[in-house]
Amino acid sequence: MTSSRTGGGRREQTRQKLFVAAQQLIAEQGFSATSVDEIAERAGVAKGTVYYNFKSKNELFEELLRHGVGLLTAALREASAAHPDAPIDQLDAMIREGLAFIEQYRAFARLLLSELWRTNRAWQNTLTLLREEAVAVVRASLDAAVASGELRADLDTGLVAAAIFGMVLVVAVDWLTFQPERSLDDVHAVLSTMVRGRLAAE
Amino acid sequence: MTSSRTGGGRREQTRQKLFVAAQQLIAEQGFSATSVDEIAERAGVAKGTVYYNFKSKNELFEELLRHGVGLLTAALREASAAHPDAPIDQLDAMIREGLAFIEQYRAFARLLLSELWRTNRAWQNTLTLLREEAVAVVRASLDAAVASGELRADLDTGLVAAAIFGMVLVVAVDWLTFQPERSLDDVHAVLSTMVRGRLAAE
DNA sequence: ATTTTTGTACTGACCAGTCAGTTCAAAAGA
DNA sequence: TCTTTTGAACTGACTGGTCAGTACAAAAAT
Repeated sequence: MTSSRTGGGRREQTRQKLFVAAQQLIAEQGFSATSVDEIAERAGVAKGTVYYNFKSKNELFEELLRHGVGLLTAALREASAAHPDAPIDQLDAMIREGLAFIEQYRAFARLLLSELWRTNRAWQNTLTLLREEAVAVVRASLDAAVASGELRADLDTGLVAAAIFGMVLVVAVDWLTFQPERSLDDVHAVLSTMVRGRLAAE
Repeated sequence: MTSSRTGGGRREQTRQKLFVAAQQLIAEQGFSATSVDEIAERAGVAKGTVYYNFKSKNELFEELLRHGVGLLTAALREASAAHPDAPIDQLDAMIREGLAFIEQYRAFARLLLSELWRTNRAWQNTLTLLREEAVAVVRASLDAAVASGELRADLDTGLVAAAIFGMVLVVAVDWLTFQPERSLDDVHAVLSTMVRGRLAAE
């Protein structure tokens, strides 16, 4: 799986190990409280290697953010594409996919939640763009659902998309942190119900 | 207003100034990235004063959390009490009150969002208890709404309460960060609609 | 042969927490 | 009334330690 021409596989492996280590430590302690020495140690790598692969601690973190959000948006787009002509099912599938992603990459989700709404940090611009990208995927389905008459026409889809994105993120992290005994299906059912508008008694 | 026997008023003022300064800086930069020197400077106070009033940087932050969450839960309880026999209206009022609180104390809300789901930090226990308190207020209304038949009986009120709490927090902060031109009423309308189950077309 | 990693040592900046000393308003004493 | 004392509140220089980033020669992998 790594024997191609330029031999870049080894380096990529090292970068992955560093991503995983940084992810865990920053989710636990926060960015500033996590030292480069710690990251290197947890990744089983020398400190010099960190600086051979990344320009700085900041850049390591920014690339980690791009990498993670890239995976997430790809997963959302895929879930959405699985239901071409049923916008509401798209939303449902994206919620499920979002929950599954967060379950798999808990540390990343926690760190995203901690950093996404912070101001005045070096990576704020990067993060804002990434958020835009993810929210746009959700919004597209909402717009389609409005167009097809499945959702009320007076909805502010930008606001609702941001709300759904944030809600899924925060509820999933809360679930994994404080109520890990719940199943993904339980959590999905609640969120799906809210989005479908079936909280009220029938 | 501050001339009573022991003269404790001055100290309280200093503590308030420190709370405000710490709140702003930690919301912007995070706890670890914020130095005690910075907090003291922004509060217009010498560094020694911080340590005269608080045992440590950690304790200053923990007391700040307790103080802020105390205000929030008090506001929620009050909103809830304003509609004694209408659980759904209680929820609605709490959402509005939550949004208003966050609008007023943006910095605190951001910091809460950043720290609430972090693991392995010194103040985790404090924060978990505070979260429990706030979620319990929401849950009480949900339980009442289920009992009165206004919400479906098969709802997991604990999960839904956590979801609503988290959703309001994250949507409010997202609103103030990325779409500040919206009005509180817009945001309230979206959240209220979701909770009332009216997202779907009529 | 070239890229990548290692390990150790180093630097300069920054930072939490301490402490000896200062300020000042109010109480006690004259 | 005027002086002295008290003590809570505050100050800011200082200390011991930590950390991001650098340097580089030797080793390992490709």
